[in-house]
Amino acid sequence: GTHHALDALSQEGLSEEPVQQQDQNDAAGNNGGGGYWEAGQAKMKKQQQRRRKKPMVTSVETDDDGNEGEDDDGMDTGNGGGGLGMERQREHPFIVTEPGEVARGKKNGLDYLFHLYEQCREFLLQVQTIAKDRGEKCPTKVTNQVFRYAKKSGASYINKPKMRHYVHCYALHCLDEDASNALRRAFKERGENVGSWRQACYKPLVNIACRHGWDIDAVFNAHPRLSIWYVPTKLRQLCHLERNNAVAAAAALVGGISCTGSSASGRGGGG
Amino acid sequence: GTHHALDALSQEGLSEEPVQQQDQNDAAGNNGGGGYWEAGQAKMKKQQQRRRKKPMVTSVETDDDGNEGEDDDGMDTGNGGGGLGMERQREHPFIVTEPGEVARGKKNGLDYLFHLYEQCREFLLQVQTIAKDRGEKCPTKVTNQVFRYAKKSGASYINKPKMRHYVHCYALHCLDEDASNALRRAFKERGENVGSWRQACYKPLVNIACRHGWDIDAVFNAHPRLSIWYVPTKLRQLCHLERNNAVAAAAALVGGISCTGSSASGRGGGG
DNA sequence: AGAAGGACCAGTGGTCCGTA
DNA sequence: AGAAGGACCAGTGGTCCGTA
Repeated sequence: GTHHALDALSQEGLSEEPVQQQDQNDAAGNNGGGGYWEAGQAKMKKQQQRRRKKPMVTSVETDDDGNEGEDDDGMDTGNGGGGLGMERQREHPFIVTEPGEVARGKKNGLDYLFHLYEQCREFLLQVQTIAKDRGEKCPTKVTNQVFRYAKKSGASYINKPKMRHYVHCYALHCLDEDASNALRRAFKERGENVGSWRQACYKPLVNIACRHGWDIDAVFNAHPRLSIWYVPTKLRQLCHLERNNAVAAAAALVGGISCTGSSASGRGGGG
Repeated sequence: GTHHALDALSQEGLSEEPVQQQDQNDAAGNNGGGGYWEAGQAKMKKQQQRRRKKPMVTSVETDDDGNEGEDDDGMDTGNGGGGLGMERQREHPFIVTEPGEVARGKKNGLDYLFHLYEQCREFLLQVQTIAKDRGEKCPTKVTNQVFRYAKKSGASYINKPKMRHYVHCYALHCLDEDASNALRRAFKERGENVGSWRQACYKPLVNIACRHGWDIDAVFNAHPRLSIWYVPTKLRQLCHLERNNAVAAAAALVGGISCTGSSASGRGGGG
């Protein structure tokens, strides 16, 4: 297509270039610029740089340097093409990949998805350090402030809707990596899309919650890398529904509560 | 004054009446209706009931029962006079009282102030119970939701600006009751007003923070009744400033850091 | 002047839906 | 159709300032 030329140039083009934009040491983790993915596999060193996109100033705003909006043209030096008439850029969509597998074509894999969560954590840690140093209140979760900081730090490929969308998938990865890996392999083999893999991540999490007295907040909070993420509404609701089911089933059977299905015995000493 | 007649009627009048509005057992703590103050001292059993005040409907709203606004007249049965033309009611202002002392006249004492914080805690506990039961996210702090719940439960004398205003006073009361009591006695004796007593509560808290490595959040969180309150901005700022002073002084003296003034030694082993 | 609190405001958590 | 994310929205934390 004609109007995707710049897209191809800035993304596919970049994806084949050797790393040359960023200091390797710095990139690895500190500023979250995606160093991990540039360092490793060939196909991976790509698209999280450049995604400039004009700020779309809605009213008179002042940026951190005290400049007013409506400039930015001419600022886009170097690769990827200047801002004028540049197409809206997006991240490549995710596909279901096995652990360690590199997504081919204009796709991103699930290792990369999970890596974004680690990057967010690093951004949070930085925000916390700054807040403590200034004596300001210190976020314990990945908040809007952290997303803003990530963007400001150049990680424009990180955004709130995306991260919130896949939180529970990352949760499963944290809490039961084997189960997570098995699920990925199964869904890849079946040729399922990302959406159905994502849906399938809920159930094993509900089972984990069951084993912890249905307290999904406690499950999240007990894990150091997961505790910084808000429990997704839908996961919370599923746990609640399943608890009610289990309680009802237990009452009906005058038996225990299982953590593998939605009824039968196991917990509560089988009165 | 003529237009304070209803005020006097509903407040002073009520303050002398025997309890007759509320179930005693229920009032004591469960619904937060001020049972403690009605049960105890004579002058205390007063003004936290009635403060009806028409809702001042700003647009078409629907309440919990599905009714639209602009009724409420005729609902005000019993004491205090009907809603029509009723003056805006406020709580009596606080005065500095000693521990155990009852405020006289149209005043409230500091024991009553601190009791309001305990009531808020009870309302929070109820909100938490409801949230857990419903599988909704569960507040850990006294949030807007809790204030709304308190109001809905009839505790119209509890409001956010007031509670936030005196949080640090309550904090001192929790963390060092002896120091808090001494301060109250001193300020009462000197005839200071509530504002200056309130100001004076900051300093001992800053010293406590100092003894805990200037982490005022940790100090709040370590105390079960205090942990549910947000650290007030000004207290946080004072701790930060004083830490900076202490660090600067320590650097200058190549000595330790004190917790009793704003310089000199004590912490850090006096190199 | 001193104080209580309605009401406002900037920035939040949450996610929909116009976009690609 | 499947998916990424700008942008909106209801309700938050915070507290000012018109009120008594």
